[in-house]
Amino acid sequence: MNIDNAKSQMRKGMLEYCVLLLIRRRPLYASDILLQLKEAHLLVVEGTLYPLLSRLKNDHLLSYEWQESTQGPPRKYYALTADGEAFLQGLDAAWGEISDTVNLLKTENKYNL
Amino acid sequence: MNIDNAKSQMRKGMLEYCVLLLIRRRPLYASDILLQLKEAHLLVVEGTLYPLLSRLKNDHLLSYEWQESTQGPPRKYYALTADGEAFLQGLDAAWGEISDTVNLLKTENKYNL
DNA sequence: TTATAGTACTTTGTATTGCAAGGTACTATT
DNA sequence: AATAGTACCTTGCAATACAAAGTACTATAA
Repeated sequence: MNIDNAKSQMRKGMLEYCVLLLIRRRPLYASDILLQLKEAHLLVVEGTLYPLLSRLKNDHLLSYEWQESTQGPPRKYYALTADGEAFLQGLDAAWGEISDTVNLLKTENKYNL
Repeated sequence: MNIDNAKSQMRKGMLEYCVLLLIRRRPLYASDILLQLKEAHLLVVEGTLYPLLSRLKNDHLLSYEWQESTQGPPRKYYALTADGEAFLQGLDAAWGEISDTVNLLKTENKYNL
């Protein structure tokens, strides 16, 4: 058991939420997402992201369009579907609940030692 | 894909953290923990908690003592070890980072639509 | 025009872990 | 004894992050 593994476990479940949050801003392709997650200190690798995008697409939460690139092969730009937007609102609520709960447990801890 | 599954995924990783937070307050046995998590709206079942406690014990983050009960079989009361306290501080930091990151992505989202 | 490098997408195998379901064992009550 | 209640544990399955390897297209350079 090391702290890195624990942090990785914490990121699980958040990733899906964070990816959807990023795509809600504007359509993105995989390398965009990898870069932005890296800037946000949520490290992810290709082997994690591509299957995640495929899952979200298969569940009709994301759609994609191929777009030409001036610097290489074409790119799949992902965007939220209507289902995806509704789902993301559900995740917003879930995140609010969970973060409230954790913060409550932390706070109680301070005063009840 | 349903919202319950996504919420369950979000809870993953948090569970370990929440269980350690509860035990830091005072030694607890499994049913105590299940009850308190239920009160905090973090539903967990026996089949999840017992293996988790065993893992944490095997990693020397928790120790336990058997204590007699007046109302049934003896109970295993778990407590944090010194390693466990250090580990929990690491999780506090990890939680801070991750929740800051998610909240940042949510906020940026509001202003950059 | 072929070779190399760069970019982008995908797949495979493994490890972790939450969960449902079932099992063992001890205590108390009838 | 027999039953109910409490407590702990195990097994099998599913979801998913990750490492690593693979495919394919484009651009640049010999």
